[in-house]
Amino acid sequence: MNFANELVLWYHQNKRDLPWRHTTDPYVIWLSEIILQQTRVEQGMPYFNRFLAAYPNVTAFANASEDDILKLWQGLGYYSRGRNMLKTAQLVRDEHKGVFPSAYDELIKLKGVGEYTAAAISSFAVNEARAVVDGNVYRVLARYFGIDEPINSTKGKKLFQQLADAVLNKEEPGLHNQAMMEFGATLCKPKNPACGICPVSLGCQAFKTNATTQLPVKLKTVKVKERFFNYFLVLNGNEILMNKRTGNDIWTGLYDLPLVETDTLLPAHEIVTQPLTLHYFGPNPQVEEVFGLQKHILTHQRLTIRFIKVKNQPVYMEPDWFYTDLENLEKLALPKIVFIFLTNFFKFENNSLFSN
DNA sequence: GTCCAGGTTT
DNA sequence: AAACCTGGAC
Repeated sequence: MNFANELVLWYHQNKRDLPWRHTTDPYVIWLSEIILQQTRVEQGMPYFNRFLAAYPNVTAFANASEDDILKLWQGLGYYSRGRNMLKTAQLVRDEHKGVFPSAYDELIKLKGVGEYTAAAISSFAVNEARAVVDGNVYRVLARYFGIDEPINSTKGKKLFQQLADAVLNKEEPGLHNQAMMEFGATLCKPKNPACGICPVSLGCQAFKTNATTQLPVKLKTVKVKERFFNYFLVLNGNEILMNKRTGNDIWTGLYDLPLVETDTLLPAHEIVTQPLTLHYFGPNPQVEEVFGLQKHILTHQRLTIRFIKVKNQPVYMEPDWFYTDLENLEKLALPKIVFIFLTNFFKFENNSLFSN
């Protein structure tokens, strides 16, 4: 019995019962796979259920607005996934008569569907013989075959894809792919792998040479840029001044507050004298309250954020600024940190709209 | 607090 | 090759 078939046997005994494992509908599989990209099952599950309930088929999804999609996506991160899903759903509605593709060569053309996702959907939906290579598969293969080529190098990616193709069970590719990933996710884990109960430990190079903690090898990179965000909280009656984020920056398509960004950490009283602040609020911004500094970490950026409540209304409005009442604010997709701040602020103000 | 995990796009 | 987000482990 080879390595891959052992894992399929293991999978039959040990698989988790997950909702997207009960379907061969490529739309439902696509929904689950995009949500699960870069996301843990426990975090993605409630989003999957909400999306499926709201949009039971791809045409329903395609008929939603970007604001609707991003609002449901709020808190899940990597918001381009949601924006790309809408484009893909619209394309399926308009160019594929609402029939979601299930062939790898069609799937790979869709926005937000890369090699992994195309292989996953095509193998799960119609048993097309395509090997998935996700983070779990990299780890399982690197350990079992004792490969120390970095998994995030161009060479390493090719090597691992070839190896995954070579060990693929072409009779049952869907089952094989599920088994490889489930095994990596629950037994051959990044930390504290359960080698003691592993069905293939005797053939595992990393186990034999005590190298499980060293594999897989990943080139580390990531220089982190520091940014300093000063958000202005401006209320007018029962309305709040918001900004819609556009362009190529973080959180595109989401909503935040009027912003003055600086290159260095400045004390709040100096923010108020920044040229941009004066441009927005006139010569005498009336600061009512300064909220404490908060850190927010993204992949390549470390944000230091403070919120400043001002009494006067702006004398200049950016084109993407608008006032909205609290009822409508609830419908807007906000970055996590802005959502938490506003929720707490209005809860403190005893506004029932934000009291959950 | 710090570190790490996880696919696609440009 | 670099950018994109959040949450869990320690």
